[in-house]
Amino acid sequence: MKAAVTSFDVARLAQVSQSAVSRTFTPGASVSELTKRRVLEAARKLGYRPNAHARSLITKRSRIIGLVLSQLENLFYPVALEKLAQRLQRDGYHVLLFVNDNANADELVGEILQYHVDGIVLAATTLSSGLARQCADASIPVVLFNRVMAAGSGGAVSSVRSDNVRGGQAVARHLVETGHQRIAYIAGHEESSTNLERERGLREGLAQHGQRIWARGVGNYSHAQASLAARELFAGRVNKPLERPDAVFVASDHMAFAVMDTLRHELGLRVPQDVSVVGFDNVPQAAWGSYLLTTVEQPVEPMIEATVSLLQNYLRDDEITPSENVIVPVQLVIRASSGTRPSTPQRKKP
Amino acid sequence: MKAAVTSFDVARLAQVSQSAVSRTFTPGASVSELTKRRVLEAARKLGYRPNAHARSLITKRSRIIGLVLSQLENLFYPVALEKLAQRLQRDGYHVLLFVNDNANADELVGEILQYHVDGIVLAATTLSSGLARQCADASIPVVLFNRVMAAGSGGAVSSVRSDNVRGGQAVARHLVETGHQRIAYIAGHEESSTNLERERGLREGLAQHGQRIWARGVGNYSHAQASLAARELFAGRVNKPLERPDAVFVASDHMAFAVMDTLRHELGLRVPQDVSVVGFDNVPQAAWGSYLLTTVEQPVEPMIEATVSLLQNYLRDDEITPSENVIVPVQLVIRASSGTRPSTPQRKKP
DNA sequence: GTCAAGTTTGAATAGGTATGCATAACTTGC
DNA sequence: GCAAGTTATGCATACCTATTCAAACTTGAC
Repeated sequence: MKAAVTSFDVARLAQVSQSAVSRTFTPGASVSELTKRRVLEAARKLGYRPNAHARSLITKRSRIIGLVLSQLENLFYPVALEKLAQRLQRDGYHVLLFVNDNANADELVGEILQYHVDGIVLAATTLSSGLARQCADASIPVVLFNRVMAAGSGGAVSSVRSDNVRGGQAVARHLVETGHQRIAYIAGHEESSTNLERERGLREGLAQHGQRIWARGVGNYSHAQASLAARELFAGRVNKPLERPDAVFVASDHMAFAVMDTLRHELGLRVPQDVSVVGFDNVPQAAWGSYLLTTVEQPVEPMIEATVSLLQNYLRDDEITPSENVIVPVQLVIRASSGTRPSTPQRKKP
Repeated sequence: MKAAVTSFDVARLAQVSQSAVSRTFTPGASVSELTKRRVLEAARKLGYRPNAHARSLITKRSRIIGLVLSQLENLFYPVALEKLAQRLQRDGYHVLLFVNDNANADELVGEILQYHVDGIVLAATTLSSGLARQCADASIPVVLFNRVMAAGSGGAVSSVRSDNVRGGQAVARHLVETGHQRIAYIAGHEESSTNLERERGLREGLAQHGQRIWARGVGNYSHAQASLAARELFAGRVNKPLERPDAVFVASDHMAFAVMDTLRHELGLRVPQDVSVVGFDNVPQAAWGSYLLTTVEQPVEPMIEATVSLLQNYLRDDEITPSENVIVPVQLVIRASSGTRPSTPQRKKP
């Protein structure tokens, strides 16, 4: 085990003080061109890099952002993760990753705190109010990504999410305008804010046209459970066109794929001729030939941009930062999985 | 900005020395039950957590593993990432994540080194031999995940991969035994070890039955490019059954989905009746109703287990560790995307 | 050549923890 | 009750860098 090369080693080789070495690697510090060159030369020879731990110990800035994730199978999250990591890398920040399987987010955030991260991003997870306060005490900004905290949970936690309510409304309008009469909803996690808001949007949108949610299932954002929910929704009514839903709005694309596959390949129904399906997220797969899923786009780039901006505002001001809730507008992307419902249930559309 | 609470604060409140506080949080250190209780009580009151940076500064162990990733759209990687992060969390390690878009792995590893990570995992990326040596100098173990370094690149870099050659061979046998005569291959990145090995396996397997690769395209592990490759492979020959491939082996599931969609929804060919399609990876989507893709399973759990084991062996021995290349056995998973090729090209099979 | 203002430099210190060493407290066996 | 052995404790130090402060140096105008 070779001893690590320190700034003193570099200083000795370059015939300068350790301070000079430090200043060479500190942007904006006062060093002459000459010594800078000599230091860099010596550093290159020795393979020296400043020790990030020692540095953050003294600067009290780790340039690390803690990120808590789950549901990696739903492509929305990997794609967002990729964008976030790249965006932060550009600014010299790095992502310390935590995966939470069973909602033990509190425990994880505890571990995160040890690293004195400069910020925390929680995706698909919330935080107990106790821990939220603890983060505030340590003046570590917390941003919920694609989630919002239940009102009154306390703690100065910001959030970034898309306009789930408007999204749900847009779906309602689209389905009603294309002649659907029996619109079903398959929920994600019942208590999650995304699910509540999307369902509310759908309900409100339908109400404007004198309709209501005709049937309902729960998929908990899981592929398998969504399949199950679809099966139950159509159980015993596959051959009775007027007794089954003519459209299904699914709370996420990931579940919508399961629903489409179940309808088509298990129940023998055609999408969109027999049943229209609409999702939420617009993950890359939604554009694939097998699905061509009509869906509400959650614009990842703006959401990431908002997240980073929230974090950095905080880092700049440092002192006081009120919690802020950013809502990014959404857009309905109409593809082939939803069509005009034919009056004669048997006619086929090319 | 509240001042961070340190071990001295806890010590004062608990009426003990700073050493006692430290020992309380160091497993296996010598502390009496009584003082331990008092320290923990005080720590709880103050919300104290050991500062990971100070700790790793002195122990020379950061308990951080650097991970370089790309191709997050290919579900194989997010799923592996999830498993790896969880596995490491169990042992008290954490993942510092780096996303490399344009193969700039070297630069990224440079940044990683600043954090004095205990190990580096490179997925879908290789390392220049210079940087590999630098990691060896700093005695940081490097494990290539799902890749192997070109022979003679120097540096003590270990690797974990599945048995790509045997996988390719199994596909060849399967396709030949089910009567296929014109087997095409769609490659990933031409120079990547995964691609080279899978193609070699296919070639060797076909040779054993007196066949060879009938046609070939390149998809560079990208969805769009795989689509393009499929289109080119069948261009002008869609209606000439004997002049087009009767089977396509695609170097990854992610590309195979693109190929299937292109064949079915763009070229109007049936899978598997007109063309069989086989992939590689067995990502979750391969089991979905729209695809039911025959594929070679890369067993993620064993691969992760091997990766972690390599890292930990190194951490234990510390001094010398020869680079080691682990190959995990694979298994062909036969689903509906590949079938017996009918002698009369027109007959349909249920 | 002198002086003021500005720029570079090095010595010393802080930041929060783990640990070697020496001492103190306690246990055990008689 | 005491020696020997064991365990618990505290002091002081090291880990590696950024930064303050004062000293040394440079520059430019007079």
